[in-house]
Order: sequence, then C-alpha cells, then structure tokens
Amino acid sequence: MALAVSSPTKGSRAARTKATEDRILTVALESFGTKGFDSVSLDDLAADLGITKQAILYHWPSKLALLNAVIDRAAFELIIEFDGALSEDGSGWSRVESVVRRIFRVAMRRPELLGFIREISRIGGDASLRVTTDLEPFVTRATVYFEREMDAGRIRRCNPGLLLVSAYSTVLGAATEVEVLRAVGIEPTLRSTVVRRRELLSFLYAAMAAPESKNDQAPR
Amino acid sequence: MALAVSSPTKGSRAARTKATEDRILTVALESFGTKGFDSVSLDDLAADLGITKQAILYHWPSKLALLNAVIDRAAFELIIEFDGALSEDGSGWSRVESVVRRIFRVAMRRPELLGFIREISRIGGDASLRVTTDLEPFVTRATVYFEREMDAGRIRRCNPGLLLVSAYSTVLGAATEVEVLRAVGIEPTLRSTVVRRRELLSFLYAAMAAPESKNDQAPR
DNA sequence: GTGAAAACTTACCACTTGGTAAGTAAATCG
DNA sequence: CGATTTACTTACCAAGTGGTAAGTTTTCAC
Repeated sequence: MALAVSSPTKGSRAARTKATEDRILTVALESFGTKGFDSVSLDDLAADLGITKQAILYHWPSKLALLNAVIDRAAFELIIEFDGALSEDGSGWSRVESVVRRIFRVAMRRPELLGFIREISRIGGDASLRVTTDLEPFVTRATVYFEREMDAGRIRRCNPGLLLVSAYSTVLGAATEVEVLRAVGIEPTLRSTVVRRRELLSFLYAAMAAPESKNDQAPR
Repeated sequence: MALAVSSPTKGSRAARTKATEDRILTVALESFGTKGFDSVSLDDLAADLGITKQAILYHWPSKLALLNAVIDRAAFELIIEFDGALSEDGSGWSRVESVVRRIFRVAMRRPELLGFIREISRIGGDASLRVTTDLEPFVTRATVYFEREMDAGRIRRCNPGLLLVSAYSTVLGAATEVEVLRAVGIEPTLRSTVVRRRELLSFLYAAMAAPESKNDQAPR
C-alpha cells in the first residue's frame, strides 16, 4: 500500500505539511473506496502510512472531517479525469466514446475512486450532499453538452439528466461490478476488458445515438 | 424499524424458533443493506429486535455466520422476485420489459435488498463467492433466455453475459443511485419514478432490441 | 410428573474504536 | 541566539465491539 507517495524528509515546513496531508488523503481515499468508511479505522490508516493515529487527528479534528477532505479530493480528481474529455475535439458520438474510454481507464487503474463515490452515496446525509455540490459544475457541463448534441440531432432526444445517470451507471457497473461479471462468467482480465469495453460502447451507441444518425462514424 | 414481523408468543417451539430466526434475518438484511455490514453491530440489531445480542449468537455462532445466512436469504428473495418474470407470458421485448418493471418495483419497495447485494460485492471474498453461487441458477436461466431471443432475432446479437450486466447495472443505477439522480436534478419522488422508468425502458429498448426488430411492440 | 433439551438472559471479558492531554524534537522568526 | 509555533509521539480513556460462560425459564419427550 501507500506507494509512490514521497517520504517527508525535505522541503520547507509548509511543503512537508502539505505532502503529509496529501499522503494521508491518498491512502484514505484508497482505503475508504475499497473497504468502506466504517471498515477502516484511523489506526488502520495510520499503520498503512507508518505514522500514528494522532498525527492524522492533528491535521483534521475528527474522522468525519477527514472524510470531508477525502470527498473534496475525490471530486477534484474525478473532475480532472473526466472534464477534459468533454473539452476534447471530435463531435457527437466520438466525444461520448472518449468519455466512456476515460471512465473505463479510471475504473481499471483507480477503482477506489469510483468505489468511493458509490460508498459516499450510500452513507448519505452531509457526505453525499457534499459530493453532489462538488460535482455540480461538471454535471452541469455534461448536461449542457448532451442538450446541444440532441439539438444537433446526433443524440437521441430524451431527458439529459436521466441519460447521464443511465450512461454513468452502465459504465460504472460494467467497469467495477467485478463480482457480478464473475457471476455471469466474465473473468475481469485485462484482455477481456478490451472486449467488454467494445461491447459496452456498442450498447451505449445503440442506446444513445439518434435513429437516423448524423454521427461521423458508428463504432465497430 | 422491524415492522410486520410477528411477535414470538405462540405456536410450537420449532415454529417459534423459525419465526425468531426469520425476524432476525429480515432486520439484519435491512440494516446490512442500507447501512453496510461493518456499520451495524450485533447490539444494534438486537436493539432493533428487542432482544439481546446473545440471542442472535445463539442461532448463529458468529456475525459472519449470520452474514452468510442473510446472503442466502437475500439471494432466495431475489430469485423469487425476478425468476417469475422470466417465466411470464409474452416474448421478446415485452418480457424484458416485465423484468425491468419488476426490478424497479423491488428497488422502490425494498431498496435494502439490492443495496445488500452491492454491499456484498464490495466485501468480496467468501461472501461474494456465496452470493454468486446462490444466484448462479438464475443467471444461467437469464443467459439462456437472452441467447434464445438473439437466435430469434428479437434482441441485438451480443455477449449475453455482458448484456445482462449492462442491463443490470443500468436498471440498478437508475433505481437506486438516488444521490446521483439528485445531482443531475432528478428528485426521487414517486411521480418522477414513473417517468424515469419509462425513459429507462426506452433507453434499454434502444440498446437491446435488434435493428430490424421482430418485436411485438416498441415501448411508447 | 420429571428430566432434558431448547431458547433465551444476565454477567462478563479482551480488544478495538474515535478522541483527549501532555510531552518533545525540529523548523521558523524576532 | 532564544522564544514560539509546528508537526508530530507517547500515554491514556470511555464507549463500543464480537464473543464466552453461566444461569433461568419454557417446551417437549417419556
């Protein structure tokens, strides 16, 4: 665990502080996202980090305060990952495709990030309110994009919010629902992932593209 | 909490035992499904039930043994709920539609059931192996059904397992991902649920139905 | 009816939990 | 340099955790 996080042995004090908080947030995000918030104690976190629990409580006054910080971090990273795809070149389907590819990449390389969002949704209350607020600008951008594509006749006309949720949970499910995949006889190997992504893209294309499509190209 | 579970004041001893275990499983399923396994202590459960923690440990030797029992119960109830839909009358799309409607109904009326399956998937290990095993017969039936529909040209040809996962996570997402829905401006009221289900059905129809469809009727 | 098994409860325990208080070595500032 | 702030650690605690041991009452077999 806790690899690729620089050791706190150089730089100014302020820089070192920031580096420590960064390490804690990174490890906390990974643990909360994979094991769940309640399943990870501050002692567990501290042990992973090679520090004491009280060091964590020095930077944040309580475990809940830490959770909020992790939420902000997760939302920030999610936006970084996905928002770029919305600004990329290409129109209509090819842009959607690039978003899906990106989600897949994130789901493969950093499953804890998407797992964490789901975990937060389940916790509910202040936590999910916070993640909602954090992600609001991105959601707005995506919705506006969808509406424009619908106006242009490249995406089937429908409720853009629901389309977003459908696409989101479809991709998230296919990317992260490892146990379910296993249940239907799909081993989550790297090779099968490529196949899965292609199949999913054509699933989404069929669902989203406008009937008499003006898209540049259908997926193969 | 814990409503509609009969009080243990009559019947034979064996019947009373079974009734008690039933009550415990019901409350445990609800709590584990909504709050998560680790977030619910045996004391919490016992308090909800109006018994002592040791009464639970009398029926199952440990919390993990209880979890396994809850898994079996959840899988059983899921199969009861969904398997019937696969046997219903109607062919092609109308059958898929009835399954989706049923999932929606379950997601609305018993969110803890689907939440629990998701929770188990996250726990991983023996637990998810068990749920996989429990659900295997149903998955097989669904897969066989999909394949037959593809052969008949009523459903777009693709990997049936992945189609199942895609449909599963799409429906599950739209039905349970309340916070995400809220994030995109969809309040989960009862009225909006009807709209959401209709939109989702047309999303799925577009994704699943064969291009030149031989289906009895397209969804409205 | 009587002995035994079943279905509990009360009492208890070692361990973990989030969190506080007090101390300490190092960096920063005057 | 000396005082103070920063970034921690060691020591500790009350509450809660899953689980054991030993009763106690009710039901059942005979």
